Amino acid sequence: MPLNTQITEAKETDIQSGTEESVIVERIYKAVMEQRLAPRTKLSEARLCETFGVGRMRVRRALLLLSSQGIIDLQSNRGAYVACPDKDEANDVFAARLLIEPPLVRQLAERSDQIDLSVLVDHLDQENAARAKNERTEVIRLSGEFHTKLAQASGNKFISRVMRELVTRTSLIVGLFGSSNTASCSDDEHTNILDAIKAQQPDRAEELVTLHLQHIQGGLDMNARQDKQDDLAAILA
Amino acid sequence: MPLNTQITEAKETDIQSGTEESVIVERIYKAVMEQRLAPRTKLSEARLCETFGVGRMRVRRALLLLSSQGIIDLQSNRGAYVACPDKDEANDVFAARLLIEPPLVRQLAERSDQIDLSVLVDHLDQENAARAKNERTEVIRLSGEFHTKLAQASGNKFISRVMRELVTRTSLIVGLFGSSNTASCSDDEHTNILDAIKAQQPDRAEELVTLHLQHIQGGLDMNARQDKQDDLAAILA
DNA sequence: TTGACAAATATTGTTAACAATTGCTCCCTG
DNA sequence: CAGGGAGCAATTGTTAACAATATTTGTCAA
Repeated sequence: MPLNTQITEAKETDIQSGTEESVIVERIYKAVMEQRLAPRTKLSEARLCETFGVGRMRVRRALLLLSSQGIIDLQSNRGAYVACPDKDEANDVFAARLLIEPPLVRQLAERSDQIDLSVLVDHLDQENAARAKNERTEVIRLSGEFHTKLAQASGNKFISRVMRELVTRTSLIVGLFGSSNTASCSDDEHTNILDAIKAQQPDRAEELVTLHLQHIQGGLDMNARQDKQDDLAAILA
Repeated sequence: MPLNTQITEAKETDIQSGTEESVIVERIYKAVMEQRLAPRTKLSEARLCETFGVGRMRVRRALLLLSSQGIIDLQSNRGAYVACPDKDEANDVFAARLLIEPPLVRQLAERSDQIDLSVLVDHLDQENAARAKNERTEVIRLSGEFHTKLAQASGNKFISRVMRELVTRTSLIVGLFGSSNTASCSDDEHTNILDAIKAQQPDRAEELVTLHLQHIQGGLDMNARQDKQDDLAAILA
């Protein structure tokens, strides 16, 4: 179990971070972003308690926060499970991204002279490096975080938060419906988008983002794996 | 204290709703939307416990959820206070709305023949009725909820949630920075927007929404009341 | 009267024990 | 051998007591 491994690592490396429950949230968030925590994975309180070395209260608060962000699913008396978006939710997420990101990137391109894009440049370097070293989980996470940082570049904290949530859910969706190579698409597209922004080409930037998102969505097989319960029910019918 | 009154009513009218802590969240959310809970109002645990007749755990969970939605501010060891957005947050909220709502309404107008708009029609009736009866708090809340229902009409649950949060914060912002009559702007604009959607005029609908939002934002006086602490400090300086 | 300091009070944070629910194992029966 | 239930183990939900931190009140001295 890769997730187990990672979470255990988390415990060992982050002890000094102390008592903030946001540490727990961040760890689980990161594990989901890197697709090491698979949908439907159960997150039991006791397990998380010993993993992070905190009391049950902290864990429960963290779980409540994660559930409010749609990262996990909190079932009454049954526990917490990594969220498993269905077809409809997946469509909602992509529709939302197609609604928000193109205008967002357009804005960035329009006023790219007044914006500090160095974060994005550095990010693409990281992304390339990770790709070169073939670090799969890093590539997956960075590939998603590019979009988060795009939003951060706008300076709008609200948009940043929304994008972060959208990207996280996209990660879950790609993990569920992604067919083989779609997990981490080429970063040429990211590079091109940033170039268009830098060159102050709003139309082109907007277009590229739209295509990029449609590309990701197109690479999914919505009928691939429904959630396992439904599959089972269908098989037995 | 109007808020006290209302919350006490809540206790008496909603007892049967039972143990869900979402009831608490909904009540406080509604009170904020109707501007009966002013920013910086303290929400003490004990008070909420007896108001809603639930244990401390429920209250604390509700407060955590409200804080994750930006409705309240959770200060360590000091308690929960109704959020008090500053100038920057206000600008972020309006920028986000100007980014999201115009394309959203454009989409609605483009495919308004495939969408059930009856909810919006009914809503405008309610809004008019409340206005006619001069029910201030109702008008304020409905005026905001029109935008939430606009998002709901798109059928996208994610967008709906985001819009709901944006509208709530807008309510706080208008309460803080609104100069006199801006609290609830004329619903002619709402009517016109819905008409443009019904008539399948994407350009016009998008334009009207943009103007509507700018109208609201323009009615604010960003230097009006900073939060009281700063004001006090500034006066004495 | 004002300011600082200290005790008292009130409020929030945490822990641990307890209750309730779920899921599982095992045995029994058909 | 399949199906069904009783009991058991494991997990989550709740409560109440306790600890830690803020805030207020009261007192004293300048």
